[in-house]
Amino acid sequence: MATSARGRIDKRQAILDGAFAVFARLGYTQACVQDIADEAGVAKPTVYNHMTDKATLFRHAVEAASQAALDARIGALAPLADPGDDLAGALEDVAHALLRLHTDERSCALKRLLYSEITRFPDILDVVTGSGPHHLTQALADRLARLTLSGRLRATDPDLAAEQFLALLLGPLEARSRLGTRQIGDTELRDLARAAVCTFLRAWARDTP
Amino acid sequence: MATSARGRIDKRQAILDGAFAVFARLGYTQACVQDIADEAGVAKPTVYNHMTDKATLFRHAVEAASQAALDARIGALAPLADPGDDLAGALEDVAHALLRLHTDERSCALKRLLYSEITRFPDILDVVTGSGPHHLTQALADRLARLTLSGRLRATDPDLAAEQFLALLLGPLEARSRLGTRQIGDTELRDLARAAVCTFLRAWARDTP
DNA sequence: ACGGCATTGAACTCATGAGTTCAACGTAGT
DNA sequence: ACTACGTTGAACTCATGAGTTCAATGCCGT
Repeated sequence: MATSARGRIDKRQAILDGAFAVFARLGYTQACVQDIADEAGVAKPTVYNHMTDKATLFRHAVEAASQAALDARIGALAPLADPGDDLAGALEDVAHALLRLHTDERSCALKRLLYSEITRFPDILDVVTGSGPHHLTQALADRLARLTLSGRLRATDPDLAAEQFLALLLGPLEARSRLGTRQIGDTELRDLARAAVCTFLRAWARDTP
Repeated sequence: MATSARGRIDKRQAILDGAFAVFARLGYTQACVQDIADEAGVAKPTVYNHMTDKATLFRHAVEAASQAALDARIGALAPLADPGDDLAGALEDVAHALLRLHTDERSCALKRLLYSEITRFPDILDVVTGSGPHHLTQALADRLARLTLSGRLRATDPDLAAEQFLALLLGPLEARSRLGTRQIGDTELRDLARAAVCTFLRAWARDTP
């Protein structure tokens, strides 16, 4: 029974993975369940054996993908816990990591899916638990608050600081990546990270007394 | 014949308007040509009399809508031509105007359409002539270059300044408007404009000698 | 009054895809 | 060996929507 249950679980996971891959490639309406079944290496009735609907299949696939993306992004903030004496360097590394995470294939596809199906699935943003920058902003604000307390940043609202840091960092991506269509080279990402951190620190570093 | 041609033109315009309205409401695949014909107050064969395809209908509708949006946004930069002695005030007014233009119903719907159909119509960004922030960035960079020459801003790359100004201003919109789903109150927009301009000037105002 | 042209509504063809059914199959537990 | 259950492929139903056809109806210039 262990292997049988394991077998079921594996199929379920394969279905979710295949579903996200196909949805990401074709969008919700264009993707047909048969494609998803093929991608998952499974028969169509098996898909309906695990998920009642194409709609719930979509929900679960998107939920899993965005949870993974959010975890990775929050994980990338780790270096800010103990930035050493090179604050600018630590910020740049984090910024660069965030840029890479925001420009990879899956993230871009996920963003496209969210934008295009947000009207058909108005609740999908809740399912994603505010995985749009929201929870990331909170996590970053926590880190920046520590930096404020230790006198490295100006003593004003860390929530605003986090929001503006992410805006400076991610805002330019939309135009540069052509809405996520074009991949951006790593050196260009480095430059973007440097420019964002430079401007951020110019505005938010502790005033020299 | 003048009125007859006028009549045709009116129908064509009505079709384009109706098409954008329905596409904005339902998305490309969900929108059916009969809906568009009804919205435009026209029969279905009339639609095909003006546009060969549902696809070209979509292209033309989106092109018209985004050209209008771009014109309005560039027009909103006008106060920067002669900002008087209150630079922060002028920037704030422009920022507020841009925020209103970026959060209205049509703009949000347009952005959703671009994101969702960019894979089906990869050329649509060219049709839109880079109407994603790109041309707006250029126009703003021109204004900021003038301000740099007159000594109001730091003497560094005005293109970067424009990109970061727009990032600071528009970046927070994504999370706050829930991908364009929720309307943002005018006082919140004022606050966003003020915060963006404040941080921008802190980083980009001419260094006090 | 007449002829040309766009428009109209209704009915039609055709393709696509969601979701179901079912008989045959494989495999694990007893 | 026997049973129970998930899986499989194929065939099926049913709804939807793109694009077309056509006869009938205006409307405009001459």
